[in-house]
Amino acid sequence: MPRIAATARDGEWSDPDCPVARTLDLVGDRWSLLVIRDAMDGARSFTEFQRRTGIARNILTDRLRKLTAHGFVAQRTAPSGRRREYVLTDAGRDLFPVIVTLRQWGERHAFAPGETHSVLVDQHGEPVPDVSPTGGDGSLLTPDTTQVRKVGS
Amino acid sequence: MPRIAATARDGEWSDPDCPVARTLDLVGDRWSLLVIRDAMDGARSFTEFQRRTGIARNILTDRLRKLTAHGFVAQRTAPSGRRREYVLTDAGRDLFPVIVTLRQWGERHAFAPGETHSVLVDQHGEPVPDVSPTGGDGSLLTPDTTQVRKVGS
DNA sequence: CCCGAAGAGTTGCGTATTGAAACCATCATG
DNA sequence: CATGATGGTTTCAATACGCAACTCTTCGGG
Repeated sequence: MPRIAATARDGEWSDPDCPVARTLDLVGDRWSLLVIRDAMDGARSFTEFQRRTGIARNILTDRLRKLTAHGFVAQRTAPSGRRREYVLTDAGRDLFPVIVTLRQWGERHAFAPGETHSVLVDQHGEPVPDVSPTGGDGSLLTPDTTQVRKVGS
Repeated sequence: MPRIAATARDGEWSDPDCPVARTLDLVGDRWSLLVIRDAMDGARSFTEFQRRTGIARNILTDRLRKLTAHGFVAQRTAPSGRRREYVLTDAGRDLFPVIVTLRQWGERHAFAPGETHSVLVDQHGEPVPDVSPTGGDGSLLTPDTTQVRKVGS
C-alpha cells in the first residue's frame, strides 16, 4: 500500500511532485486563504483579521505564525508608530489569481439567482472579468483539453 | 443544472456575503481540491482516488459523499458495465481555473530552482501560460488595483 | 456451486486539530 | 491609577483525521 501522504507539518510534502498539492500543503485549510483575502482587502492587524474572519483567536495566532513562516505575510513596524502590522509579501500577493478564481466560482455556483454578494471591481468600478486558462493561441482550456505531464515522462 | 443549495456544515455559510468564503465552505479542507484535481486528471473510482491521494479510506468516503451532495461530482453507472463511477459535474469542472492557479502559484513559489515537478500541458504538449486577472482593457489587475465592493454600498 | 480476489465502504479506536471562552501582559489615555 | 484597546496564551471540550480490521457485493474461474 503506497503511502503518499506524509503531511506538511513534518517538513514533508504530501505529494512532492505536484504543485497543486504543495500549495495546498501551505494554505489548504479552512482559514489561511480567508486571512490572505482580508490582507488583500487591507487588513493589517491581528484584531482586524479576527474581526473580519471571525476565526478563533488561538487559531488566528497559529495561522499568522505559519503564514509568516512560509513567507506569505511579513511582520513589520507600522509607518505610523511603534505598532507591528502584518503585510503581504510578493509571494502572498501572488495568490491573487487563486483568490479571484475562488471568488468567481462562488459567484457562479454558490449563490441563488438574485442573491446579493460582494463584488470585486477594478479602479473604474467595473467588475473583474472571468479568469480562465487559455492556450498560447488564446483558446479556452478545460480539463478535457489539458493533461498533467508527470515528471519522469 | 445543480445549484449548490446546501450547507457547509450545519446549513450556514461562515460569511454569507463573500463568494470566496462560500467556496471555501464547500472545498476549503485538506483533501477536497485534491480529489477534484484527480477527477480532472481522469480518476473515476474510489480505489483510484485513494491510490492517487493517499487519503484515509473513511475520509475519502466522507469527502466523496460531501462533494456529491454539493454537486461537484456525480455518481453514475459506468458505460462499460454495471459498476458505479464518480464523474465531475459542470460545477466541478468549473473549478478548473482554481486548480490551475493553485498549480501555477506552487510552480512559482513552492519549488527550488531546478527542482522538477509535473507540468500542465495543452493538446499540443505546450505548457499552459500563466493565468492572471485582467481588466476589461486587458491590463493586469492586482490586489492594489482592485477592491471588494460590499453588498450594501 | 464454491472459492477467491477486487471494489467500495463501514466500524472502532486512538491521536491531532479546532474552537469558545477565560486569562494575561503591554501600552495609552483620562 | 483605573480603564480600555491591542495582541496574544491557556485551558479544555468537541471535531476531524489516520490506521487497521471487518463487511458486503460482484465478478471470474474451476
